[in-house]
Amino acid sequence: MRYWLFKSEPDCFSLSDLRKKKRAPWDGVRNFQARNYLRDDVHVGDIVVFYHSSCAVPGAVGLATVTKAAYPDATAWDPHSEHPDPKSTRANPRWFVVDVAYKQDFKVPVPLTILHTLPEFAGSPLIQRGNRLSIIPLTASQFRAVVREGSRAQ
DNA sequence: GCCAACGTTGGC
DNA sequence: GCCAACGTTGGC
Repeated sequence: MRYWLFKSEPDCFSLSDLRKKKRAPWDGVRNFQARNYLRDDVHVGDIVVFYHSSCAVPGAVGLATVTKAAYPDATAWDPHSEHPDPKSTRANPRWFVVDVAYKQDFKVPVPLTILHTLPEFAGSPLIQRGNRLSIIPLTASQFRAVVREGSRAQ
């Protein structure tokens, strides 16, 4: 069982959207390194830290679990989707999704500014300048640190 | 295989 | 909205 951090723009798909839907495919990933993680290393039962990017306070906001391993991303060959890719076909899919289920909101969000201060995250791509990776593996200690910060009294 | 141009990401 | 940094594309 592994831990992951998945980034999403809340204007596009937020943790509260997932809470309402209970379960959803994590689609639209169009980066090869993130795709490789999704396709090869994300397994049923893995735990996902849900991260909001490109918003007022970027940071980790809660947890989800992986409920289905990788299968082709149908939005890639749908010309009307948000992220069509003519190079991906049913016969030879280029992009993949996993299904995730809502688990919980943190008691308090953990802003990126706090993540920067946690010694556990030294060296994580998450806090690297210019980092664009949207699927990031977390160590157990990184996961524990985020949960600890998200469990603080307000 | 190189690398410039381009489009996108994401924090601020 | 700005802009630095990045990944991908495509010409050569």
